[in-house]
Amino acid sequence: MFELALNYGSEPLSIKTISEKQNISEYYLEQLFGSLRKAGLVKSIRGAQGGYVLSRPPSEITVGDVLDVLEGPIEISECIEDEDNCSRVEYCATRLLWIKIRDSVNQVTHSITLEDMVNDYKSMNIITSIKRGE
Amino acid sequence: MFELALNYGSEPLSIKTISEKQNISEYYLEQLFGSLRKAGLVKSIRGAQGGYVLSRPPSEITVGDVLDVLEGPIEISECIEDEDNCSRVEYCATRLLWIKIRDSVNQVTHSITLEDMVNDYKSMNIITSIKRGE
DNA sequence: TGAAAATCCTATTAATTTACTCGGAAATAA
DNA sequence: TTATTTCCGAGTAAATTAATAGGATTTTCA
Repeated sequence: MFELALNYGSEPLSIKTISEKQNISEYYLEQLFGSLRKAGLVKSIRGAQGGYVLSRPPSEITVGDVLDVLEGPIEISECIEDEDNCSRVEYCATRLLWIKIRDSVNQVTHSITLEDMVNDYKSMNIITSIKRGE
Repeated sequence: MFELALNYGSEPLSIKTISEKQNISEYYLEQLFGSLRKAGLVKSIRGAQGGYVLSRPPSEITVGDVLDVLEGPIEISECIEDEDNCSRVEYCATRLLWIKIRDSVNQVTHSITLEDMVNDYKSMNIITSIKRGE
């Protein structure tokens, strides 16, 4: 998704290209992009010169959106989602803890967009160039 | 650890007792307490009427201390710890993301103490009593 | 002193998850 | 029409997690 964001506005990127740039297996990427497409985060263009593009601008896709699709929403503990399971009061102090951790992660992932990542990446490159004395 | 905190200042709690209160297998608890003891978070008293006690007050043990021992420190991605692995600049934007997530979780877990959990638990019980009209 | 109650220690196992592989069908551009 | 590419579903290997098991050691207490 980072590669698609970097490339946003240009031609579609094929799985083969992304696989090479990010060093992730083609077969595996295929699976991931299947899910991302069904979730509406990317659009696919089939056939030669096809590939994938983001279906929204990078500024409107958060890391959390992507993780929710690829890894599922965070499940720190069953008792958070499945409240009826939690019949035993002793657990409840723990439950509050899991909720705080989950919310904290969601807060981070859903506030960082692909655009942020691209910007971080670009400014990082500039700093690296300066350090090398360029 | 929550049970030990609830019981802090009184007699040692045996694995059998904790197993019953928290509905966790005795065998499994044994393993966990082995690690906790080696890490210095609990003291053991062997023999009849023995068991475990916290080696510091609940206010001085954070949830993060416990999780670091039982689950190991958070490893969101290898490239955070093992910086030399990360030779490819393309990864770096992602790396910053993993660091932010990790730090966020650590911030939560290392700021909540066992005492906090006990207090939450106790005030929760009071509220529950009130709701029941007691 | 001996039996019961505990921890201590190491090895094994079953279920689940994760990353990955594979083969072939369908769509499209050149 | 052929090469390129997505689409789809099934299968696999390694790692992790929670749990199990058995026996040795330590300590209390009657």
